[in-house]
Amino acid sequence: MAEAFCPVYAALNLLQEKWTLHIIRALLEGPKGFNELSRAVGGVNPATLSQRLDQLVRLGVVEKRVESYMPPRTRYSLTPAGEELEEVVQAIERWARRHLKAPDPAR
Amino acid sequence: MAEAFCPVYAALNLLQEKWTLHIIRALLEGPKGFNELSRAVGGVNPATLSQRLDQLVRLGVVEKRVESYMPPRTRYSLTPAGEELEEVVQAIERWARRHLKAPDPAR
DNA sequence: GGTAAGCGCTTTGCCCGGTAAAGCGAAAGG
DNA sequence: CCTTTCGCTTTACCGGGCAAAGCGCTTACC
Repeated sequence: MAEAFCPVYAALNLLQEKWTLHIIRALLEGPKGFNELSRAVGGVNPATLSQRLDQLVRLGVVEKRVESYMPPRTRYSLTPAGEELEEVVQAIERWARRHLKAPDPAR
Repeated sequence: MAEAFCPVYAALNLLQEKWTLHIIRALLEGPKGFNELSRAVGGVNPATLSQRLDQLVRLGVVEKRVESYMPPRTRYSLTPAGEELEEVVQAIERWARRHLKAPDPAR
């Protein structure tokens, strides 16, 4: 018998996936296209981005809308559930501004 | 010329490192020894755990106290800065309980 | 006295997930 | 024309997280 499913554990696992938090933060600014999102996140590679987006769509956090195939135009936006992650991102932002300084370049 | 250091970007990078959030959550329950922490986190391998802890100590989020060498006894605890991450973890917990259900086992 | 278990890790391979780079088919702008 | 942009996919690579074993030592049990 499997051990009980813990939503918190699952959430931590989701949010610790590389780039997930960055993607959500970027989408909190508003819907974006694929490359636009990629630029907003900064440094993510398209394969990973597309994989993460699929995952987030499956989980109901992100919504993908294809507006036209040719020329390609796609919009990624947060679902209501995704929007609610703003609290999390804001908590991180507050903490970061209080506690993270530029790292000593001399190492 | 380097682009400006963004504390929020840095925080997201820190918190998306595998196991970091789990470690912090476990330490919010109180100080723990290495193996105790490992068990609380669940599934992390000791090499990774030790590396993450080093990192968190360097960043001033976690404090390591060696109480005795033999028998070995070490305590890891959150610094005040680390404690303040409770807001983040709580935001995640709230979100998780609202939005994450057990995944459909039939796929 | 033997021996098993616990402590806090480190070391040793291995393997998979994230990586850079290239590309594609169509449209739009210089 | 030629480049750029769009939204990706494909390919091949490399490093980080992985399981497993081990170490030096103490404590607990039989």
